[in-house]
Amino acid sequence: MSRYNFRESEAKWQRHWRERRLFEVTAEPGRPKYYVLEMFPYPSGKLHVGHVRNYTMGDVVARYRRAQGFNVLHPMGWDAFGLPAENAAMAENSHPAVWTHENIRTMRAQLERMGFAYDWSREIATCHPDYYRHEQKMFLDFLAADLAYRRESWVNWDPVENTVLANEQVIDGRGWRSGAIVEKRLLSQWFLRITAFTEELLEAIGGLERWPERVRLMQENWIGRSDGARVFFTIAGTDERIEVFTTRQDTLFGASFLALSPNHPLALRVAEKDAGLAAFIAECNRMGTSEAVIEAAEKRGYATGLEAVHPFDESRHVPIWVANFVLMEYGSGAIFGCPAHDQRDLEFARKYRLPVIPVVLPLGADPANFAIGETPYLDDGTVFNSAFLDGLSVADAKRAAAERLEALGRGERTTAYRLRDWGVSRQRYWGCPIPVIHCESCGIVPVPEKDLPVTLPEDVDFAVPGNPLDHHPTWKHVPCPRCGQPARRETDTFDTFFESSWYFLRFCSARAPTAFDRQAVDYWMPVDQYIGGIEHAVLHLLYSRFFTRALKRCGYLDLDEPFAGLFTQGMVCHQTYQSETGEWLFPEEVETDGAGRLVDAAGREVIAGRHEKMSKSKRNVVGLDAIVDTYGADTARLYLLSDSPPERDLEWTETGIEGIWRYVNRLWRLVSEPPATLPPPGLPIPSRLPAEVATVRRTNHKAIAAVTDDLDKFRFNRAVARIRELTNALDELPVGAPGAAHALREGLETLARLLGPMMPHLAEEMWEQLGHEGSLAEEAWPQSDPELTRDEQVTMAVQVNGKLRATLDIPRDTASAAVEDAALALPQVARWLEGHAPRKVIVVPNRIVNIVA
RNA sequence: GCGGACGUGGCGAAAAGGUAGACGCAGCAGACUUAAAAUCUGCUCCGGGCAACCGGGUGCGGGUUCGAGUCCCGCCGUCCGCACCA
Repeated sequence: MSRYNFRESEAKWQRHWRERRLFEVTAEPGRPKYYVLEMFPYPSGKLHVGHVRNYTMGDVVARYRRAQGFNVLHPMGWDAFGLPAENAAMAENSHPAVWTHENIRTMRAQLERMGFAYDWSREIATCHPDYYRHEQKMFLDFLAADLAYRRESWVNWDPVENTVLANEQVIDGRGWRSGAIVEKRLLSQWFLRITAFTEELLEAIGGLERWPERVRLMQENWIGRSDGARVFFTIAGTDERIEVFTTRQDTLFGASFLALSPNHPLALRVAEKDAGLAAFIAECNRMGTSEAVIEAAEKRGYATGLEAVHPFDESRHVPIWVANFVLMEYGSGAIFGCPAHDQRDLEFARKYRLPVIPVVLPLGADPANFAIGETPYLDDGTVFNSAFLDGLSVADAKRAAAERLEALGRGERTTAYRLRDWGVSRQRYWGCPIPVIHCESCGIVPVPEKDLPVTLPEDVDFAVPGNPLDHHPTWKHVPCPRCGQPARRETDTFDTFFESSWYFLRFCSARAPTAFDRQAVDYWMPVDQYIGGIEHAVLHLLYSRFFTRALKRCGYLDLDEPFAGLFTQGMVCHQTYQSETGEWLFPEEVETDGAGRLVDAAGREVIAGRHEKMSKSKRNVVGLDAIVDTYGADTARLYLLSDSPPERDLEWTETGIEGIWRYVNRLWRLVSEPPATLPPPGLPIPSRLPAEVATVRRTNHKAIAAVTDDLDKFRFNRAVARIRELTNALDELPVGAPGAAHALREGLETLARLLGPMMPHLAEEMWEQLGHEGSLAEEAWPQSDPELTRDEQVTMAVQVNGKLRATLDIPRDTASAAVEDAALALPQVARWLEGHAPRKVIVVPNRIVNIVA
């Protein structure tokens, strides 16, 4: 009994594809294209099976579309800038570039072993000046188009690392690496004006039909549109106005205070003369931004002593407070408080004994007895206690109040968004230098295009905390391009999301001297199928959508949406194991002893934990190399496709992969030692076949139709099940029957073709065994013959009162009346009718008969 | 708090409103073998029955329908995203 020699076969076919450059493509205007892209990896060290699941799905799509005749672009590259390289450099006393390139080498070799159909001639690494020089140019164009700007902004500052931290890097108020308490600091930073496209980005989500609903919702929430009004309150005794944003202008008569953010300009001004307020503001700024801190934080405020004049009633004054729960970044940094109809305002009012004035009456409630207790009233009702708004519904009152504000010049309707401009400055070395120069006399001067790229210096020292570019002895000192006086370079680098916001464009013409060749982009873009993790649902995908629009505005291309189709795949999980002392164990360190208990190598008991996403820290990872060494790439690929729907998490199990390995060998035996002598390829199949053989042919053609449909809809697990059904059917073929050998050949060829995108090496090997010349990768996708998928005989379910009582084998498309007669004639049916005539009979052709007694 | 997704055998799962559990994993029994591995065959939702068969069954409670895992209403649970967002 022979075993499939995947080692030999996989190397052989990989060589075959490489030598013939089968997957290198060029734009062919007029020929239908298909651009398949998997989110490119950060070269962190080694590929894990989670990566491979992602790339396998992409490879199935790429090979399938190719077989369908599309000109398929399927590239791969490296998102190569980022903090881990710097951390590794510090830890290993190496250089980020060295570490990164080593990882790329390792990971590329791993990808090659998997047999993915990439056009390697388009490989890119974003840390290469040939890549990042183009984004420096883009930045200068954005600057000229007012899509990039510099401003002071509050940032999370790690005082030990001497750098800005992203919100995600602040854990419980501390730096994720240093553990130092994070401070808020006002820092001058570069921003990209994503808010110039807010409404466009929001509106266009509706057109992203081939995106998961979930991702579209997440982006909508992230942009966070809310319609309301800005309202101007005058500070009593002055002409000065305070602007407030609200969505509830209908409740203005319920206002009992104004609250300013601690960083509101007015608050800061008052604090100059009010030491108590200054101390309060300082305390607010020290407070962490983490979820836990906010959850536990009490509403706290400080009365400024100032009062504001009510816009609808000048005789009414409300106190102005500074409150810790008002965000400077949202709306105008100031709110009016209506405790009766807002949870936070109510908490605040109760604490500081401010009035609670209900102005919306629930339907049917008695205005004389209605009072607010523990909870505010948030639903619709009738407005009261509100002068000209009395009697209106909430919606009508919103409109009426807004109109009155506009007429009085004390406010106007407006829309606020949660989305903020994208801060791109990082005080880091291993990133793309921001191409500007700071000059004492000329201010900010863009680096002239002829001086691009601004490259990173190689001789850097990571021993000193902070930004190595900043403390490099010479790098930042340059003459001002405008006046020639000594000036200094910007030492911040771009956020690494900058690189991933346009790499899909670079792939269209990866060696172009410009960022990309316009004709190549016009041909290949948009990406037809993008595949990646849900963790990028917002940031990367939103930034890329923005970038595409910004580049369009700067004349680079004519495209709004970069990704026509998006698929977010689930994670790969594995059971976790812990020793009795709580240390995490690798799966290969765990064995089963004679009594069936889990033990480690030394026989100590092991505790099996939850099934979780594979992570290095919990050691529940399986090494890709070990899997491929033991079972081969095809087995790993099929397992990743077969066990769970692709959008759901996949549980990696040893027994699961072994099951696939058994199947691989079964396929191999079926072609290398077929149960009947196969006729040579290309012979027509006899048209008259015994029923058992005809059935197998039907299964064959049904499998083609079903697998085609499943691949179109990303249902890989079902496609695998259909292919296995066909395999089972071929095993049951009566080999001695007339035409059986022909049907067997047809079935085996179908298996090879359908498996081609999933297990390309084995499929090629099968194809060759079946006597074909050349590569299966160049064969067309099989067509199912509709005539051959139709059953002649159907089994119909027969129900009495909705319960299954019998089945009926009957020729397909038998007339309903005849079906009814046949069903009523069944003894099982007669028994349940007990001699009564049926009241009603429903016949669904070829499916079911339901007899209502 | 707001928004969303999902609840089906021992496990991963499948079912255009039409025979629930395809396909696989694990398990049990058997064949081959001196033996094991590999391979092959059969069984495997629950309860009752020697059996044909009968009853029950898709988180819980209702509803629509000839017919509901699927549609509608109300609960319960799990997971995810956002969150002092005014």
